[in-house]
Amino acid sequence: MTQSEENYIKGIYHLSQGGKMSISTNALAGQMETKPSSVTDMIKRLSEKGLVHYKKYQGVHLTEKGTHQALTVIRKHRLWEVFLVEKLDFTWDEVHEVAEQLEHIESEKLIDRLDDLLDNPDFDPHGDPIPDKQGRFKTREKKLLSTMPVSGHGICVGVKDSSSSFLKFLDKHHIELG
Amino acid sequence: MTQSEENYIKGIYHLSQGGKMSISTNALAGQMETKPSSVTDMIKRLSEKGLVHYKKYQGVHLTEKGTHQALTVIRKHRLWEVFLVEKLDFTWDEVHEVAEQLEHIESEKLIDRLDDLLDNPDFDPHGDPIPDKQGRFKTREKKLLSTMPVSGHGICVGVKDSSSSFLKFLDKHHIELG
DNA sequence: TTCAAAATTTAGACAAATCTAAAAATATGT
DNA sequence: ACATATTTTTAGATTTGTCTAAATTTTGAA
Repeated sequence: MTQSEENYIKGIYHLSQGGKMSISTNALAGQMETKPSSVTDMIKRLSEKGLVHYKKYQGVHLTEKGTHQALTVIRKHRLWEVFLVEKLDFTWDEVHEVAEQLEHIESEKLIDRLDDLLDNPDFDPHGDPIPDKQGRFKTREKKLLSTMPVSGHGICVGVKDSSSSFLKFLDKHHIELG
Repeated sequence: MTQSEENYIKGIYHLSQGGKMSISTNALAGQMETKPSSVTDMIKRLSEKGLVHYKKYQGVHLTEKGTHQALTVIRKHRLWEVFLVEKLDFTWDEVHEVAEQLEHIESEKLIDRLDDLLDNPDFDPHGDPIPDKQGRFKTREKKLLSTMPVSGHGICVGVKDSSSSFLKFLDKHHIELG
């Protein structure tokens, strides 16, 4: 898989998390910050490689193989994020961009060893679950802060928006994981 | 710089270490494991970017800017090699391939922090010097083992051939750095 | 010194990933 | 139901990096 293909697979996976069966060309173009025509081209390539199911005008969804690939890339991305925060003292708003690059490094041994070095973490610095080698990951009961009752109690376990600006906003108000 | 451009710059730098002023198209094609015509194309691009001096049929050599870029990539490559050996328990014959990928990650902060994490090493797992941020590096007096007198004394400080097969051969005969 | 061999460059083609503009298919509102 | 708006696809172009084959330049040997 090329880096671009990996990025598309990941994009489709993320859009599918909303429970969507089929992802539209336009939605994917939005996610990938590219043009719908480019998406159509790429989808055809992915379809030929058996990573997605695609019928013209009907949208796209990942095959089992594609889902597995997506989870592998996400595993790598999130492990690198943990590494950057735990070992190199990056802050949680700095890690995404670098992890976007590191996630494409090809070496199973590298990732397995990194996983061990970090003591096999279950969640990344934004509270998102890290899939294991088989693609399994822990889920947690989560409620949006906006749906919590006034004077209610809870523990911050993740952020929905992991943009640098929002994370800095949280820092300013001393909100952090845990 | 693209990854391919970085690889060419690095290739030119390595060939220049033999004391060569001007690197021939064929020599570079050999180093890069590509065709001379591809080299000519790439050299033109690098020349337009001010990374190399080039006159048709006259060979190529790095500009000051090009040399600096080469040293940056080499610094990254060798720091990652140290990381792989020291933190992830890779053996010295396993690191090259992965470091070839990691050297292209773009993040100055990442490299500086990695340098600190590794206690600012001066040499990589093959005994090659690691340039600092300014491109400076330590040199050491070295003699080829083949030029040493029988019963002479010395300390192994590096290998000339860092192919996996040769490094494994050294392991078998219990020859290692230091 | 001359001419063939070797090295280098050019020309033209291709694949990946993208774009714009135009065409085709689908969806929607009254 | 049907005309229009939206979505999606196609066609053709561009960039990067590569290739083969042909042309050109340099080198070196008789």
